[in-house]
Amino acid sequence: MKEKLYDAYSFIFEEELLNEIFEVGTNKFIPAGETILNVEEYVTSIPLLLDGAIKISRVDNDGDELLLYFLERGDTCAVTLTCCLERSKSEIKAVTEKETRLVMIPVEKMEEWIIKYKSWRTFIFQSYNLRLKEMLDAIDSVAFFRMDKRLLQYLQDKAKINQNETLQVTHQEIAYDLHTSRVVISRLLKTLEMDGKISLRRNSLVVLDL
Amino acid sequence: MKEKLYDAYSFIFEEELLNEIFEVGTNKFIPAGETILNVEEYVTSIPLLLDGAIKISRVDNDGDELLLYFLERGDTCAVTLTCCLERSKSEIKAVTEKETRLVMIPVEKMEEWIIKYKSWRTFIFQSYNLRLKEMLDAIDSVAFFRMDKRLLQYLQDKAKINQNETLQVTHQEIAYDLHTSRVVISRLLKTLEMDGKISLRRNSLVVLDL
DNA sequence: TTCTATGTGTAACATTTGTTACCTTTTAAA
DNA sequence: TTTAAAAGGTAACAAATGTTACACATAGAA
Repeated sequence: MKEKLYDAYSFIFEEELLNEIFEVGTNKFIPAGETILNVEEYVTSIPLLLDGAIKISRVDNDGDELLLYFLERGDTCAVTLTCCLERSKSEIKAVTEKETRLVMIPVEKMEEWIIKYKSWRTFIFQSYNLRLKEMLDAIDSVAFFRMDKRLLQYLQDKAKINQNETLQVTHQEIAYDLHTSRVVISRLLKTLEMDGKISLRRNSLVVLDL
Repeated sequence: MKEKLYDAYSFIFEEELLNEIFEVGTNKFIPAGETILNVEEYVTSIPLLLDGAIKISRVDNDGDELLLYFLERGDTCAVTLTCCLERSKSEIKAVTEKETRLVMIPVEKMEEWIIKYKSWRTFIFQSYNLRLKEMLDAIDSVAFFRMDKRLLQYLQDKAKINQNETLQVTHQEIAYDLHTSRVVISRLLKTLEMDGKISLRRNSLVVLDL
């Protein structure tokens, strides 16, 4: 774990802080496709991603879903920070997009390190800032773009995150992420294929226009 | 100004911090309806609202707008914090909803106070958390609700912010805030009136269902 | 008063998205 | 091998939203 931690964070944190993280952090390894946090659950520690990717989705009271953004190596989740600090229930869902390695930091350390380490302070603020920007992007997507554009953007993002132009995904799964119906996705995927932007398989598709 | 500052912040900040704010802060008074920050502009100080209300909207490259949330007494703007800290251009627009009194804090003080005052730390984190929540609400609104529901919610929010069930607003202005067309708003307002939820005038309307 | 800009009402139609239904194909379990 | 479940294709239609066009009302300027 120490090696992975250094890989992902030695450019950001000083030696002393890295050691503290190594001491108090709990190492976790999670296979792909697992729900690591669901709505209405409580969180008491902050994840630092060492490797992999996590999909963060908004879930409303009726169970309606919408993909917000992905977390990657070197990221932490600002919405989780919110939940930790306010001891409130989660309003989002986190699912591993790939197999993921992370370190969980107890929330008490968060405040302590804010005072102690400038680099931690910077990291936390940058995280908030980055998440706010991702939220704005999510808002742009639903508010300003139509489904065909959102879909292509989604496929391109997903290919990038997975570092693979072939996506193992069903039409229904895409529909959940974009908050629409399977039929709509099938229809639009077909036109994307006819435009030469993607190539369709069963249970997977290839993004040609990256 | 000192009185207003104490009114709005003495429950949150300690005496010493209040004095510092009073020393380094610039007092500003802005009439209603003024654009105090536009997209592509730079920000170098953080606003603390003493009184009034500010409307924060997302604006994309094509000039499309969408209302995100309102700031009120005791609030600060997390997106502005982002811009300050990263020295990046604003991606939002801020317009005074009412006449507004605020104190501008130079961004350097922000980091200084984070270490010095626990209450400031708490305030900044609460601001980020509150803004993230408001963003989620904005996403819910556009992603999960249809225009009729969004419209009614908008009118109710606006009445609450203005502490007045009579809103001085044109259909076109509402259309900009909700990112739709004037015709759509006129149509939906008419059905809201027929349902007894509002009453329509020229240049204004009354929200009956608060 | 007349003129003009702005605000509002509404019809008619286009487009986008959502829904239902039913079919075929593929995969994997029995 | 048979069968059931899951995935995907597509037609037909419904609903929501967007667009264009035009009529009329009102307020304020000339």
